Amino acid sequence: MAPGSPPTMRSVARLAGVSMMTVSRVLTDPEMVAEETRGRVHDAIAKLGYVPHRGASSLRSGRTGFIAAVLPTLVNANFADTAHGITGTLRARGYQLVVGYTLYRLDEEERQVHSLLARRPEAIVVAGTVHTRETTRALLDSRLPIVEIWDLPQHPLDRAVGFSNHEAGRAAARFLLSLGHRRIAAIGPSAEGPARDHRGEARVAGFRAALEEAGLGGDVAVQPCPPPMSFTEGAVAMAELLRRMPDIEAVFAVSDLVAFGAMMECRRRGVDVPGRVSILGFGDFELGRQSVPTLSTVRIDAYAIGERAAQVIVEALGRDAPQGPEGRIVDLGFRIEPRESTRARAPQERHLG
Amino acid sequence: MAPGSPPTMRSVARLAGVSMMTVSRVLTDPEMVAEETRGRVHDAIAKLGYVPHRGASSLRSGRTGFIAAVLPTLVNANFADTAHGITGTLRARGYQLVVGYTLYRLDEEERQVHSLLARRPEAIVVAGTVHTRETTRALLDSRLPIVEIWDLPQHPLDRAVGFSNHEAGRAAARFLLSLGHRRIAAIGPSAEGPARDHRGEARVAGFRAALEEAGLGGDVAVQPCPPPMSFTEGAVAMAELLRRMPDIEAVFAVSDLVAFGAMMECRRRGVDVPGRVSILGFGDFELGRQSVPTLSTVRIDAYAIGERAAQVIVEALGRDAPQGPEGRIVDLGFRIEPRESTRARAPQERHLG
DNA sequence: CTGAAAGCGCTTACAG
DNA sequence: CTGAAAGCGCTTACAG
Repeated sequence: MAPGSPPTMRSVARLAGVSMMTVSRVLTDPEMVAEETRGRVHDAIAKLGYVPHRGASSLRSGRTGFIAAVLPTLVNANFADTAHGITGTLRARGYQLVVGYTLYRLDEEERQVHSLLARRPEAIVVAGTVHTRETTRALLDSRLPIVEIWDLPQHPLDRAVGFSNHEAGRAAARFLLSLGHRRIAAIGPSAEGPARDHRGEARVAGFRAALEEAGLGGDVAVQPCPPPMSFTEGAVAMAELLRRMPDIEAVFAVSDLVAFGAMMECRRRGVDVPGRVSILGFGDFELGRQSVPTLSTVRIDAYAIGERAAQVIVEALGRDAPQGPEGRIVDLGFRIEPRESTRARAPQERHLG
Repeated sequence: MAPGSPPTMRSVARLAGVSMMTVSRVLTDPEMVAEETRGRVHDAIAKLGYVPHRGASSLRSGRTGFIAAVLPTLVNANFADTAHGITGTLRARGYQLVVGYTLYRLDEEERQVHSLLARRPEAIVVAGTVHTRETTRALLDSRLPIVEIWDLPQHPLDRAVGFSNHEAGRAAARFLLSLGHRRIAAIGPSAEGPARDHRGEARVAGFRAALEEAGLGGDVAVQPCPPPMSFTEGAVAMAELLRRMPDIEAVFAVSDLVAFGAMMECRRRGVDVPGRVSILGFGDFELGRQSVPTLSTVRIDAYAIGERAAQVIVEALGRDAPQGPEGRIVDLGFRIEPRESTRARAPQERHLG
């Protein structure tokens, strides 16, 4: 093995006594090469410890084998699940995922999209449907298959895989209303500052809309916290909510992590869940299935979003890509999963309204 | 903009009326180009929506700007934190992280290392110190800076950043012993099957060693579960432990997630924590700081591991790389963090031994 | 079944 | 301050 630079295809060819083309064929289409020749090439590869230079082959072939993904963070089991879902499907087909984190910032998303695009991915997956004008332009100019995930845009840039956050929020509100609750609040992302969770905001907006439809607009309190929201933010927001609305009956939290934090705050204060307050989370994190009480939630399948996005990419990269608007949006839906943290109010407790 | 293929540096040069070299300089060393010329080039870039082709530039310059990381999974806040720690430091220096997941399998690690190496990263970070012979060979043959993280090998392949899992396990045992517990068990990874958590196994081994030093070897029960371990595995293991050792006094769980699952199982069974059983976790996940009761844990700093690994890489890629064995191993240590889930046994409860 | 030539899109190493 | 030539390590497109 050369002491300096790593072995090249040329060095393998030389050692095996064949041309570079033959080495190349052994690597990409072995059947095409005589068995005896193939053996010599394999021996040379092993002897030199040759690792093909994917960047060089990409340059000539025009196929990098990269799929780019732009996600807010991976320190969130939901997005990590989605990333695994993408990888699981793509790995078998020889693609590699390059991920960029935005930390919930659109300006950072723009930067990530730019540096990801410079790697010439064959498709790009991006969380959310809200982007800067420049991000949108860059994405569109790339002429790559684009899959927006985790929400359902009216007009996708290209394709989309997800569910309606707005509808999920509405469903959450209707569920709590159906339990007889009237003093209801939400814990959601603040709509200010550089870090924004637009999908969480959509859920809260849908939640608010449903309560207003029910004539309860005035009673909706939304406790905002800056993304990324987790346990601590949920606990802090719940404390504030209990102060502002001592008679609060139900809370919808923008994620199960936030809901869990809120639930723990209740326990610390001796507020019984679901006896006094019902808490509904979102996302169906494993945590909520194991906690005591178990957490009622809006179930979505984060892994499936990734898996489906990957399938959409494979399809788009194939010849039979759908051209019309149909089939370009995949709605994976959501489902209310009632568990122990929510409970119907007893009839005598119910309000007149 | 060309309808077919994306704009190239050549097309930018043509439009700006300069040579490709000038365009290249505007991109990499703008100071070198006359302001007026630079302006024309920037206009052409904007007009065409030109995105430099990083793969092509890498091929010629020999610098890909990739750093590879091989981690078990990202669906674990600890490893996701480490990934963020690496990115945080590297992003500013223009590096991009390419991650491969092993799903706790050494054969998958081998595959990932191979396909990652084909991307010609400038350095490689790999979780753990146990690798297949072939992985070790490929890593060493690459002559790249290698940083093994999340443990401290006796003889690192190159460099290492982490802490001693074995010592952490011993410290866990000594802590529970110091509280007066004698009927002690551990919940750890099973050492069979294709998926293995070698770092978790090391913690359990250290735990067992400390108990044996204390003459309590006979009392150690280890409840194994296949990785990745989380809430459910912890709950199942705790149920089994309570069946096997009804008089159990303390449990060390290989991670906070497992510990939380165990704690919830205790609550479901009316077993008071820490009243009847003390539970000690590992990893200092945010969950443990918010749960009720809060979870005593062995605190390690996952983000710092990533951050430090990135610094080590930057240093190794620089000229002043340390050559001797000194400075090649960074021990970030750990610390027992007693919280509410562990409690000392009252004197009258204590065993004679 | 195998190979010689050309070129993917940039940057290096010169030269002026 | 700017440019012409060569080449990074492969694969395409031929040819035999």
